[in-house]
Amino acid sequence: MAPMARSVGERVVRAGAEGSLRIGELAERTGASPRSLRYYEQQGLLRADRDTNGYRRYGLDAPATVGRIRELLATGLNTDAIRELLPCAQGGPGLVFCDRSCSAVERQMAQLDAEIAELARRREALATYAHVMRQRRDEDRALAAMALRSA
Amino acid sequence: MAPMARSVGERVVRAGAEGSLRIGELAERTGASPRSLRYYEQQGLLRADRDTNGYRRYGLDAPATVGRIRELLATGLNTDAIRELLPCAQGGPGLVFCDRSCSAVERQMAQLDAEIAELARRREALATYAHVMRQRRDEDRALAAMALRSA
DNA sequence: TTGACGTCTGACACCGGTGTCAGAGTCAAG
DNA sequence: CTTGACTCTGACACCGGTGTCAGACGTCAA
Repeated sequence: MAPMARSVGERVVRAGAEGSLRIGELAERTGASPRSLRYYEQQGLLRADRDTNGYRRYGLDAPATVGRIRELLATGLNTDAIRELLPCAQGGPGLVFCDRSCSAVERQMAQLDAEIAELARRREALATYAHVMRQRRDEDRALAAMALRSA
Repeated sequence: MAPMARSVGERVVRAGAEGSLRIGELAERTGASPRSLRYYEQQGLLRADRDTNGYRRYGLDAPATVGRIRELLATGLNTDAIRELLPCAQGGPGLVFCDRSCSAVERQMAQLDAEIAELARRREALATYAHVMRQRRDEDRALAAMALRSA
């Protein structure tokens, strides 16, 4: 096997430890692919201990954490933002973190508002185009009908 | 110079022909970079003849065409969609094209509506998170204040 | 022992318009 | 002839979560 990178703070546990999950089991419970779980770990969103054989070993709280990660991803937050606010969303280490997390969420909401406004602007611009083009189409239809009648 | 790919239907004109533009001039007039103009051509949105030396030579209608391309890009349409509806937007070859173009624009508007709805959904999901997290933050603040008073 | 399956790491692809670079050709001005 | 400004083509990078593959190792049952 290729040498395995080790993260700071992870523990190496007995293989087959009770009350813990391997990556396939966690994937099955959460609906996330193993690929995604490894990615979340790489991004610092999800902690995993290691078996003596190098396999990832997840605690029983992992499914809930993965659920939160995926909820937040589904809101359009990227992994940087999620890393910032996950400690508070988990019931984290108190005031400072929650303060920063609230700010992060509010920034993201403001950005979503801006994106919605931008899409609305695009929609209106497109509606103007549609109007012109429908007119042209209908003129062409009228011309075709006239040509048909005179023939 | 590297060998130059030739598109179908382009003409090779005298270098320095009057009433035409080289890529730098067109870029300056339209605000598009030369890189973008070459890309539009590659995507089949913009026609360019060639000088005997291989330089692109644009007709005097090119600035208007580039303007339309950039307007449509700014609405979020991709080059595939623009290729489909540009003939009609230019005052093109009649009924069939305009019919297809109208359909393309309406599809894009429907897709924009769907995207707006999706962003709104994300915003609401995020607002729920924000509510929970603000509560947690305020609880922490209250706890901190109590601890301060009792100390 | 062998085969099937799970897991490991690392790497590439995707989307799509644009920036940027490399290496080379063109051409007018000095 | 030299210099500098343009132009040519082709290629890589960007973003960011996910799919997928390759090559190797672990584990367990037949």
